[in-house]
Amino acid sequence: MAVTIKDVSKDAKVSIKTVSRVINNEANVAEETKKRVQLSVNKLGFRPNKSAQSLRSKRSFIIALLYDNPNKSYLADIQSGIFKACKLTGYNLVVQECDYKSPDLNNTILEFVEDLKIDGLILTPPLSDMDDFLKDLEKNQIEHAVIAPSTKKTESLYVSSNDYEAAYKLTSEIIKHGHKDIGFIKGHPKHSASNLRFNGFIDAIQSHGFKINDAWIKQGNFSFKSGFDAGVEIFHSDRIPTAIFASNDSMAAGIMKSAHMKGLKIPDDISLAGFDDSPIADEIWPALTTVKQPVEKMANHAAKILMAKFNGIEEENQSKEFRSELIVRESLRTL
Amino acid sequence: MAVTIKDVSKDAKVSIKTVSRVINNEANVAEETKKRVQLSVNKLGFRPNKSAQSLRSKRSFIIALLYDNPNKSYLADIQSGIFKACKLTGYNLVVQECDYKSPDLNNTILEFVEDLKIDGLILTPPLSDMDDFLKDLEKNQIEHAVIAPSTKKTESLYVSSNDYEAAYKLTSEIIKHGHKDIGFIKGHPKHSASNLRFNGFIDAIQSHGFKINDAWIKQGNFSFKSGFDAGVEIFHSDRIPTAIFASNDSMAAGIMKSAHMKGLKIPDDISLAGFDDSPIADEIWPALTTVKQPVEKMANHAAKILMAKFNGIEEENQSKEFRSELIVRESLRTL
DNA sequence: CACCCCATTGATATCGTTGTCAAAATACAT
DNA sequence: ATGTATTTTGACAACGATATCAATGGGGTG
Repeated sequence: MAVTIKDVSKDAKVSIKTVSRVINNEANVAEETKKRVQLSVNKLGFRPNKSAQSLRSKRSFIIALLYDNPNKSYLADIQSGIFKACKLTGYNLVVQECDYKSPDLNNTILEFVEDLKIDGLILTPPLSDMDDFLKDLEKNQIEHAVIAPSTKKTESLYVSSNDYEAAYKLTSEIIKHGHKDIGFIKGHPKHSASNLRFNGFIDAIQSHGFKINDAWIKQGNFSFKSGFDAGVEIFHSDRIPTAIFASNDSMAAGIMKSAHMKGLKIPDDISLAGFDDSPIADEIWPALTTVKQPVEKMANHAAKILMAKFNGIEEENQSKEFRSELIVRESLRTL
Repeated sequence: MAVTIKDVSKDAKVSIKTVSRVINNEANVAEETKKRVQLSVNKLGFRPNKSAQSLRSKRSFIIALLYDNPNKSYLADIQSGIFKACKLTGYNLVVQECDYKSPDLNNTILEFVEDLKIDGLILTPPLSDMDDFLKDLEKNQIEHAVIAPSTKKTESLYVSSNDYEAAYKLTSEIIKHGHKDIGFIKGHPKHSASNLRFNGFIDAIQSHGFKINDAWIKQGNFSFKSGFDAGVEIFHSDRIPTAIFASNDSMAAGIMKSAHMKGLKIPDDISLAGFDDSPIADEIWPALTTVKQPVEKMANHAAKILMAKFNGIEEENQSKEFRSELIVRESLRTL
């Protein structure tokens, strides 16, 4: 039989309530008593029964990660960042795949949270932007942190990256390499990042006094295939750009394939840039110029501020914008 | 306040124990009583309190996925397969990153399982092959299913794929394309798959009466860089093979890069094959000939048999070997 | 010295289930 | 009709923690 609080209380010659006080770090326990209890705890190897704690106190020391069909390496990075934060605080992590289009998403999640007494949620795009879902969480007082929402909500904790600026900077870098005719492939319309990246691109182009050629702006959805299709279309026209900026690396890889099939060499005939620095960016040849977001760090921070909030450590300005890093690789050449 | 078993018992005019019997599907409840209780359950929207159930019955309806630094897309696939199985049975999934080299891995996990009353574990390589860890699980009667162990253990539930045969087949396919001089890059020594794939290769080569050239066999570790380094070495020698079989796609991509840097064209100058059909296989150019394992299905099955075991549905031969599929793409040419 | 205050401590109720065991109801055999 | 076996049901304890609230004791104040 496992050691219970009762055993500890006997061993330390105090009441079970006092043991409870010590293990929960409550105030008003005499220093000496505390020490005696801790000694017994260690001696007996006592670990509180989580089910009992959860039953009585309605918290579980579990947080949940919600995601909907994300890029696989993105998911792995996010999860790893969160997990590491959990490890430090003794929390556990349960994962939940969602369908953001499902009509009973809200109920499913509310029941899930209630059933498991989940202490808090972490949301990834595109869930980060489902406002009525977020409102439901507020209404039910479910703690949550949001990763990369498109608008910075003051009610929720969030972490974001400077996608707009990064896209602006990357575009400027392309221009610095002598390019004027630049195409752009947009990301999935439901993902917040898509607009930010597009706007960064547009503004950079215009601030340099260049024109946007609509024939070179294509709608994608972050998938390889959508990039490939966009590339086929663009390369089919009589005038083609000298560089293309795709909203993520997979789509850039798609364009690369369509270029190869057209006999266009990269970067000799056309330069290319992606976004995310996903594994493929560096494993493809030529390696992609891209933007690296500190995804794992962002997720780690999200988990940290979420858990800090449970524990009452509520500082100002916990929500934070992380800075992305420009990575120039072979796929971009100087004209 | 939420609805409890007491409310249901009042509404249905039975004792709480009888309600408990109904929701747990126990025998010896009169059909009529059962119906009445179920009606009340639905009417009141009763969902049992999991903490209380867990406290009393020592099960949690939670299973855990253990992994150690896997390939990112592999993790995502595994997780997805398991999650879908959980969804069907109402189980929840918690994830746990491990360090297979850590000396207190065993204790950490045992405590984790005990604390959360985890009902069962699913292990991925390289944890699948840590025999003393598996023995510890047995000893503590912790239910578990193992994904892709190198030897089929009769004590544990497992799912595996036919890596040996698939590697044999892929090698034969390369040979069929007219290749005789074939290099091979081994995978991470701690992963069961590495040996299986290597042996499949060796046996196929020898059964065709060809010789192995040791200079073309390199040790890798499944990383892009290890593939790249191996490629550099191989292409540095005076005689180079006409085809190289890498134990996974990332390493194949690494070789591809080293080939490009040497000015070798793929597949014109050298053919290439990988393994896993990871996203990069189809997104790189030229697309990789590879072997696709039904990873998600395997994980799904592992979760299913694990949960079936809890519920006493213990059939024969639940453990299962899945068949991989050969995918021939552009990177392999006929000599 | 009497009084009050506040820090410390403990006895006991409580959370919402399942487990035990005996009682009640029913079926079956004689 | 009676006794026995079997099914069905319920009263209450138990799981192991936290919450409530009152009791205790030492220190300060007048």
